Amino acid sequence: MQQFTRVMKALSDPSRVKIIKMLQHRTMCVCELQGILGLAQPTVSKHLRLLEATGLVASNKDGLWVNYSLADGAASPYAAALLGNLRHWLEADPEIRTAVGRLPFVNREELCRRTPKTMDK
Amino acid sequence: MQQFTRVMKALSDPSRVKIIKMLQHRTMCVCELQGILGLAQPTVSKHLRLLEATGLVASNKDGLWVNYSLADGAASPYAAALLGNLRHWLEADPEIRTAVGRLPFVNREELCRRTPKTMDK
DNA sequence: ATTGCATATTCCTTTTTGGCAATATATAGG
DNA sequence: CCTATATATTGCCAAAAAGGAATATGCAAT
Repeated sequence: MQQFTRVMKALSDPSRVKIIKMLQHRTMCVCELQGILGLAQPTVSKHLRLLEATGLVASNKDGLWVNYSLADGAASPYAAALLGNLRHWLEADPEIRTAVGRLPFVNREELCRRTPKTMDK
Repeated sequence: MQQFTRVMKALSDPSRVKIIKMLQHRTMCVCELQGILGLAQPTVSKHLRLLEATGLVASNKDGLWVNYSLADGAASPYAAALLGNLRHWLEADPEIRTAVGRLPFVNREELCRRTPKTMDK
């Protein structure tokens, strides 16, 4: 029961749904998600932790970066089913389209400097 | 988007999931649900209002009673899909089995007297 | 009309959740 | 070892949600 309700709760937040829909297109790191969602970094991290705990996304470290991707669904049948549905659901949603539309113009090297060297001290 | 997240949120509460699973077996009134769930009557009413608002259940008045049943899914494709999944999901869940198991022994005439005439004043 | 009863609504309290600032952790490069 | 940086964790606040007591509503029968 809790395995099911946790998946439902994870998908009841718009930001988390946006994350899922973006990860359908490609693997992303925290700072890229942060840039598109317009949320603070700890907030994004927390969302990702929840999504990972419910078996919806998976993470894999690569040096300083952590790459998040969609889970394979082995951890939870409910997560697997919903990930399947979400592959076609919300494709036409305005918020989703906006977020996904920004995807091609975002890369970690540009986004992740919060205090760029180009800033005058 | 909100149509989707509302359905997810509705199904993220164990009591509401139990209601859905019981309604798969038969139409029920508020007091029957109250008896099995062990919740206060206003709480059950509130859950039902939420479930109805998301297109998961439907109600129909019959004199003093209000009969709640599963929605046909016309109101929301997400509700329809999840109702379909829930037809087989959680069948083996202990909490669900307990609730559904009590179904045959519950009827509105017995349950709905909060101050039965048989009680000594 | 009045009473009785099933359900809905209105508060109110407690718990949960989303958000961020500040800080901690971990890794890469000097 | 020291610095820089991407992410995680902690602590806190405001908003939302679950729960129930009290009350209102609506229907039925006398």
